[in-house]
Amino acid sequence: MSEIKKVYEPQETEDRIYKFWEENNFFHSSPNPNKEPFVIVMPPPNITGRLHTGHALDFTIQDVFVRFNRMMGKETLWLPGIDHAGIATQAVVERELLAKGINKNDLGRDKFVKEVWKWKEKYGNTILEQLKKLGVSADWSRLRFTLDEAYKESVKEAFIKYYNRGLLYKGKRIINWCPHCHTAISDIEVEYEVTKSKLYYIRYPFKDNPDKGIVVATTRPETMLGDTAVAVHPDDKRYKEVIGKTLILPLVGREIPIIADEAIDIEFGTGALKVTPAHSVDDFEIAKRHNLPFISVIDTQGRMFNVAEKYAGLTTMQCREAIVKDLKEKGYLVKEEDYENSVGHCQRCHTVVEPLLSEQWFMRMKPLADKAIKAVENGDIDIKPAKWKKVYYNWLNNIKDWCISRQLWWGHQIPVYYCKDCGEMIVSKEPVKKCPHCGSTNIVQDEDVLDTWFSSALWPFATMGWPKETEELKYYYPTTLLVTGYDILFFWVARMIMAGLELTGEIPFKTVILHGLVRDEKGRKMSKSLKNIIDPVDVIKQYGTDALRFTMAYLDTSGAEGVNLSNSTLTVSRNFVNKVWNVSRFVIMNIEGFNPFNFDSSNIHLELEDKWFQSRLNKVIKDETKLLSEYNLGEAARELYDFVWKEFCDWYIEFSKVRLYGDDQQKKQEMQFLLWDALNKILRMLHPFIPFVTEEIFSNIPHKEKALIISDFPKYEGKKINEQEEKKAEFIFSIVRNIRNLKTTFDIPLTRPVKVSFTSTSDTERSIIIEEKDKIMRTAFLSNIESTDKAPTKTTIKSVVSGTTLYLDIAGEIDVEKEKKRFNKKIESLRLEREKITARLQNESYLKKAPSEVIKKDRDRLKEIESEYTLTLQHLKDLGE
RNA sequence: GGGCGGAUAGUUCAGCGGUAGAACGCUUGCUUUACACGCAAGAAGUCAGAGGUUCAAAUCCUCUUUCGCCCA
Repeated sequence: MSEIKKVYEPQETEDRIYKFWEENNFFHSSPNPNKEPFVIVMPPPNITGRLHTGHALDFTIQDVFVRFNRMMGKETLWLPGIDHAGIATQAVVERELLAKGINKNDLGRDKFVKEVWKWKEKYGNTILEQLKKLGVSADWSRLRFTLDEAYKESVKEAFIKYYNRGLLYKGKRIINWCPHCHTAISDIEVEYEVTKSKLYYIRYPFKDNPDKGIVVATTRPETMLGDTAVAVHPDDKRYKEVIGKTLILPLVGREIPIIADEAIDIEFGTGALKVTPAHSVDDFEIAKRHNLPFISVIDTQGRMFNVAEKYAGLTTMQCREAIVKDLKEKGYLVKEEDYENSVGHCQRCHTVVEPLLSEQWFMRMKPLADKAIKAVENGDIDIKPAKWKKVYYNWLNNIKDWCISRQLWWGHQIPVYYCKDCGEMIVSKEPVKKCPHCGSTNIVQDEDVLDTWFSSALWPFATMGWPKETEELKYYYPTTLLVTGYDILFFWVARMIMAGLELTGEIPFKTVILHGLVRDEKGRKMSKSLKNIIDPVDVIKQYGTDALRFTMAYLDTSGAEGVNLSNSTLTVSRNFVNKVWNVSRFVIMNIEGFNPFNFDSSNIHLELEDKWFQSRLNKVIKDETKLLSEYNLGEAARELYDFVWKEFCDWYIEFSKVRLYGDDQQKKQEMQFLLWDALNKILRMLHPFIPFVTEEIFSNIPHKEKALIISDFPKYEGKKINEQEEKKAEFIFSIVRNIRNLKTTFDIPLTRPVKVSFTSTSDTERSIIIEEKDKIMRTAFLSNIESTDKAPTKTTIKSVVSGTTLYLDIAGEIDVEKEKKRFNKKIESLRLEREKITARLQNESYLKKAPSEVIKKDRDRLKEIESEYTLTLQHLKDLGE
């Protein structure tokens, strides 16, 4: 097997292994009533998407749990899919067509949509191919798309069900309008940013006394063209007398009333608010209460209309300048001052959002939200980390109706039809040809499409065929786990819960894991301007997929807001993968020709390190099973890393060399079996994290299963736990470490063989050392280690471990002062520790209240300290004080 | 303004009631026939500050300082 390379080369392995898994259908699942299902529906990436580090984190987490549960014998389905991503996709195709000189509007709706489908066929699978590079073991045969024919049916069904239950309505409301995307967007698609602006104080004169008036303060003077009132607080003493009076709107000349409303903030500006009902949510509410007229002055392009000619057609910003200039000239502008306020931007294109009065479809959220809150409160759904529950409650408790219609062509067209003759509105799953009211055939479908999130809210069940009662829906639904970023808790998670409860009557998933964002090594968000973006495709090329995955898992913590990815952390993982590769290479080389399946392992003679290792191994198996079952990914990865490197490689493998390279053939074979068995179990535990390298190694060691991916996760064997043997082994490790330390301290090269003799106050310690002589000699590089009754006086340096004193035989003279210093240092630290423990053990309430195992631990440690202390003190005296 | 979270070794972070941990970096020494993507030894911390609860506090509670994020 010498052809196995010294350094693991992922790029030669990964594609081949992935193909092997895929061709053998290992990812496939079908309903199996004899098994417990484990189900994840994949958060569908956008068809316009390219793999970024956020995906790498999200899909790594999912894949680890999927692989773990598959190996735990669950019927594991990971259902993959992609999202049509309305605005994003339409924008991409629009731009592409425009580059070719084609305008979307010239093309017309049908042809444009066909172009988008063409684009989708060409580029829509890019991200799916990238996911395969990540090792994603999803059931690709069940790939879904949010615009599949069946999915369209589900969306229509949902719309009609909601409508019939009174949860949908069409109405004229102030909505957030993106002048760039040219569509309405929902409240949560608006991102607020603190912006430096100006606060303008404008005097609105009284009709009956034009020299006097009321001063209003506004950041948006251009909207005054649509003002229909000025409002003050009824308790505001300054304005008590003028309520009910009429003002003349400057520059416009319109008569507007002064009204009183409780909603006015007395502290803001002058306490008098100009009311623009068609361009502000708050003003809209005030206007409704006071029956004010609604005058729209900004159109869907973000330009002024329905205003005096000199302003018509200007953008809002141009108009603002013009208005301010005119107000100044006419003496209405009292003052302007610098001001900071929050300005809403479109989440997708970052254009400033314009609040407009517009007729849209809305969904009533309150009744749905109440149920969704309960589902988490009563524990039906668990959200991890738990802190997100509070955020979830907070949002749902203050929820507002959801604007679901979008002025786009790409998406689910709203299943509502209008009779152009009698105005009848028909909500229907099937296309309507004839008006049921007047019989006219002059029927048009609602032109708008639904918010993409409306359709993705149905994802956990629509992908399984809902509303049809499919076998899949019955077996796999509700799903087990959902893994996604906290940034779409409101957009997606909460809405899935609401949709699931309302439409299927069941929770869509039992557990939600919300992970953070991937950040750079300093914890900063990755952004183009900081030039700190890491491309996972590059990472895979440079470090290998397993290294990327392990990094994501290793750095995942429940408390933090994300994962800090850097070359340094990736290198650590790459080195770990290589360590696994090399220790496996060692085992493979040393079990060549050995067949564990023909070997009778029932009467195997276990030595101390075997018992220690198996005890540790089984503890780790137990921990891993628990941690992964509880979705504690980071802790699971960290424990495996430490165990494999520090215990398996550094100690067990080193000790195994005594038997492997020894003359005793029986012992050698036993060691071969034990190593094969250990590696086998370790590979299984590692596989969910680093699937490629482990599968590759697995194929190179004797095995019965067809592949590691479908093998069983190791089973915990409680009878292998042995605390005493662990302690004994730890004692040997201490002896070895002590001798190595002595060598380093006295400038003796580690590998130079020296002779060690020892005395011990403990018979147990003495016999352990004698028994484990060969291993100590090999790992501490000794020519001999033997028990003695009398301490040698010359040419030796001493060290104390527990009740044992080691004498290292060196040729030259001993530096007595150096020795004294060393012993004094040791005595000092022992004394400090002894004082601490003694104080505790003298405290009565400690003895009364602390658990017995804690007290026992203290007593054991104290005994050890006493012994080391006495011996060290004696040695110090021997040096002549 | 409301809410959530962080402050632990030089750096990035684990730990979240029972003796302060890892990685990187640093110091010293190593071709020990698995691995220099390695091995061995080591230095390095009033666990932000102040109170409190407890036999026992990085860990729980309160306040302060400070840095993030979300919502309005």
